[in-house]
Amino acid sequence: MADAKVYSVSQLSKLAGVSVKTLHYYDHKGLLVPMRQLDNGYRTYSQKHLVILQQILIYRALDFSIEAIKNLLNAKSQDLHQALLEQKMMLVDRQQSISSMINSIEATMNNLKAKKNLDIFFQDIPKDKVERWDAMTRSRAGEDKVQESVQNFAKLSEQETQELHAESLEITKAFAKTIGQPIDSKEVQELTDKHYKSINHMSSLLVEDFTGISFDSYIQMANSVDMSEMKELCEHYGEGYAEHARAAMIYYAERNLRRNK
Amino acid sequence: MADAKVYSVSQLSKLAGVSVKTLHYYDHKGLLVPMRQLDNGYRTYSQKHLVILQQILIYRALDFSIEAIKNLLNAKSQDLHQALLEQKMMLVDRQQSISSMINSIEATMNNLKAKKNLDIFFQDIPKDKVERWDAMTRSRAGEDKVQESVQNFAKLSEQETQELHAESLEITKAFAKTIGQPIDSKEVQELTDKHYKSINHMSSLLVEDFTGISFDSYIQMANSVDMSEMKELCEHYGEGYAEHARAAMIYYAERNLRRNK
DNA sequence: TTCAACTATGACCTAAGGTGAGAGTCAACC
DNA sequence: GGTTGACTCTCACCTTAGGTCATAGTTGAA
Repeated sequence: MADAKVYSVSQLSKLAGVSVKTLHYYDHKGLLVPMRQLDNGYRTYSQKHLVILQQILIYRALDFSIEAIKNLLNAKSQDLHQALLEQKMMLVDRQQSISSMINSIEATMNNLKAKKNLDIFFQDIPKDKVERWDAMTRSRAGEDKVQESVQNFAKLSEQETQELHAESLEITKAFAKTIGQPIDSKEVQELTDKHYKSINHMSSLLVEDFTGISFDSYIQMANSVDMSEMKELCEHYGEGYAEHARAAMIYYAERNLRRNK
Repeated sequence: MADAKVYSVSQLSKLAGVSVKTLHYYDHKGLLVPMRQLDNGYRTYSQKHLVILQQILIYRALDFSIEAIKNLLNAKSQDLHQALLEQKMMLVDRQQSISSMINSIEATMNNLKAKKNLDIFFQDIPKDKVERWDAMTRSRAGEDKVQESVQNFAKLSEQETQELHAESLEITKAFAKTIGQPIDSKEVQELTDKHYKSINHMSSLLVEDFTGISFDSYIQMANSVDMSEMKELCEHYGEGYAEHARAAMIYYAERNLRRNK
């Protein structure tokens, strides 16, 4: 009888690696009720209590609730099996919902990066003009289409974006200076060629399996430049920019089409 | 000015799909504070509130705390990026811990099944004897080894286990009846042969890449039968069973060894 | 006027303990 | 015997993100 080891709260807490308060709580909840043999009201735990506590901690680590653990400790193997199965299913559900949260976060971060890169592109154009153009594009092309092409900009690093923007700005500014010159002049056509190659370069970075912009597409693009809010955007670099650019681009594309025939 | 739409609590709650109490709570917490323009003290929400609320709900779905959301709503894109990154890392951690919980549950269920099958095997032997033998084996072979071979029994279905047990019990009982007979008698050797084939069959189900029990191993097995608690287990089927079995098994194995030479 | 529907606040509840207060207990040391 | 430090007890309040209930005031319609 002398070998019946008993533990005090703090002894058991150290042994099992839980706080004293946790033991109080388990007592309170009827999960692990100690003896109270001493007349000072102190809790005393036996070796058996230790074993049960360890079992409790295993279930706790498996994310069972206190109430569930209480049932599990008295459960038959069949109920136990069922409970484990249910808990596993719950955990699998949670895993899936966490997975989709992670996906959402990644999408959000992607979006954030894309928008940052777009800001770099439009940094030198007044915000109100950009906003008008943005709203127009969204309503004309549809949210989904816009969303999709915005996402493409997430593929670029900040450095790449800066470089692309610098390249494009350089061409645009040089082109603005040629407003008034004949569109078939050597300088204008050389700049148009630069522009064509530049947007090809950019598209190759943005679009997967990019195969090149056809001259027909380039003509379409040229025509769209003259559209209301788009025009306003272009005119920021000089009055008459939109028309000048449109004409130069079409001349460039048609000449190349003839040449290739 | 007349087009400035406002919503009451319940209108907003229906629009956004949250409870009125949630809106009260967000007000209380300073997350979404409505206007109180009417002198009846009623909350009124504007269109802007609706937009913010939707943003809040997105963050809530991503498992951000209220306090974190409050910061996010005022955050710059850099902070936002950082917060999203941290949240993602937290979720990845959680995912991992849930994964390991699921693994633990599967291991526990496996263990449960193994023990159930073992119970079927030992069902006709008094529990105290089984427990003594079990304790002995654990201390002699080590917990890990025992655990490993216990796990093997999880591979069996209940039906298979029943069948294997029936087969083994039949042989054992028949063999018990031959106690006293000479070990080189035809009946004893035929039963021994059955036993040899039976444990080969069983092992093939339990052990991966099983290649058969050698006659040398069979002799080792025979000798181990005479060990204290193991002996007690065997003697349950009849006095002198252990020695009789051991002699018969060794005779069987040695004769086969000679024959194969 | 009366009724239903809507709104407000406040108090208490959840799970699994954490934290602190105030008081009693124990063993050792002086 | 007194003191000190280490333990122990219970009680009450705190945490998250709201839910539930009670009580009371307000509004619009019949």
